[in-house]
Amino acid sequence: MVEQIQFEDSDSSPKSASTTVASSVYDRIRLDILTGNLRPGEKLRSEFLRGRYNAGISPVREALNRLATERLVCREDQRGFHVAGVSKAGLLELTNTRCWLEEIAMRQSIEHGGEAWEEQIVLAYHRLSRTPRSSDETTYAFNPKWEKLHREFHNAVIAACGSHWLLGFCEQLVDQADRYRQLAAAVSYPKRNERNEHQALMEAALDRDADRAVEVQRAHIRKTADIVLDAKLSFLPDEIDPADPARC
Amino acid sequence: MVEQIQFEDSDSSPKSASTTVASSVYDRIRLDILTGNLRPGEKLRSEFLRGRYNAGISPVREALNRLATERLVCREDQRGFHVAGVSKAGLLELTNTRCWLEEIAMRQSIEHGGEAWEEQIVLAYHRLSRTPRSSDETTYAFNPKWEKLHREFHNAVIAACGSHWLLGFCEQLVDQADRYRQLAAAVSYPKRNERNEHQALMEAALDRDADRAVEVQRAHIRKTADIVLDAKLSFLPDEIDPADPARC
DNA sequence: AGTCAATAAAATTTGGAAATTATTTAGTAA
DNA sequence: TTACTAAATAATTTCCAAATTTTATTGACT
Repeated sequence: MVEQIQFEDSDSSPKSASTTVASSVYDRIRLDILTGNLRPGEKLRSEFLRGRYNAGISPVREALNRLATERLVCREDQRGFHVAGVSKAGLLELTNTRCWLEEIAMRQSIEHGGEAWEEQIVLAYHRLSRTPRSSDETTYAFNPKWEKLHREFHNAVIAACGSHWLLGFCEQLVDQADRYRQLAAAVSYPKRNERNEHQALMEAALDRDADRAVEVQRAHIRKTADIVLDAKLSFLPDEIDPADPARC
Repeated sequence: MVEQIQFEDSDSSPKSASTTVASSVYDRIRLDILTGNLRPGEKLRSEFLRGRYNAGISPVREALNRLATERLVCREDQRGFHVAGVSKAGLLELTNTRCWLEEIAMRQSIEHGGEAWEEQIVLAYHRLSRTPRSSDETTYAFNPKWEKLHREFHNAVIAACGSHWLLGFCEQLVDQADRYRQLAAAVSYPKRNERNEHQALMEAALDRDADRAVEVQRAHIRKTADIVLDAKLSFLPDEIDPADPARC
């Protein structure tokens, strides 16, 4: 009897497991956009992406279609795809929307969360607090592990809000905000003490003090936006030209 | 000199104009899901869709990928696509989320809307009020014109909220809610007087009475949900099985 | 120079065949 | 019967070349 091994990954990193090429390419383009590796407004030609991610045109296009629906990418029929543009006005609109939605999510979550919810917050905070913000000791370098745990922490806090829709929307907005954050981080490594902010958020949530939690959350979101604006990024326009194909 | 006609549509209806096949298929699948023509939970095989919409596999898959991101369709890697399932629990979650988001949008819109905003509401209401709810006189039949104007009216009211994000989320939720509404309408033609509700909403908005507008809006949304639940649809389960591929 | 039309080049989009994966069916042994 | 394996079938996914469309270039004319 011959044992057949269904799947063997020759790589050490489990980068794509057993999913499709389209999903793998989706993940990688998304990451490249979030880290600023693919810059805002950049044209995304099929051939370029095909080479860069070593895949056929079909999965690349499927990935782009998904990203366009999430507004990380702009699509114009017969004119292809662009990385979504950024602007100061866009950042402010995004920030306001985040404050509105996260406030609802926070209040609902604090109202309905149970013991399991509390424990997940504590756990997520613990993991996050033991992970360095940057991969590098001296200068800033994107740390995927911190990014993942950071998301998981914030998600844990609002997880009990009772709406998959709301959680999905918040996640989509976090994607967008993360992009701005990375653009600024690449220029000026923020010396901000994020751990204290996260601790304050956790404590307010566990105390079931909705007003305080909302206030901490709001300040957290706004500070992120302020850091980006203070970085005075040369490539961040006040607004995006209405005719720009990178405008969604 | 020979004049070349760039594009001539042999049809009388401008169904797809000069956009791509993928976008056309997207529109048509979306409409079929919203009207219940493609039923909740139904498997969406490429070959079936290819024949039904008379297109190649590539554009069909692109359309499905877009719809999956909007959660009108569920995708599972290597296992294809399903029309998203429906349930009573799902409807309640959807309804709550709509109430939360539309409340914010309404308050912001009433606070920031100008004259142009007011005029668009009046115009949209006028158009809507002169259009019949059903294509047919006696029984219910989907009326695309009414549906379009209905959306435009509700959208006009919250259009000045100042956030494209929020408007997009509300639209996505309206898509979902419309689907439930059509499922119920096919069974029991609601005798509801929607025109009065819309008039009350318009007046509250023009009076800049945010609290009243929010209350009218909330009642409008909840009534839609109640009608669906009261229809006692045989195919509407309490919840969707966690293992169901139609669960997103 | 500037505008316009014709042409050439480049890019997007699409259809279908080939490769991969999942599912069903049939067969075998406990 | 039930559990398990293997083969057959069906479906999804992917690659790629052909068709379409957009964009850039060239040249004629005012």
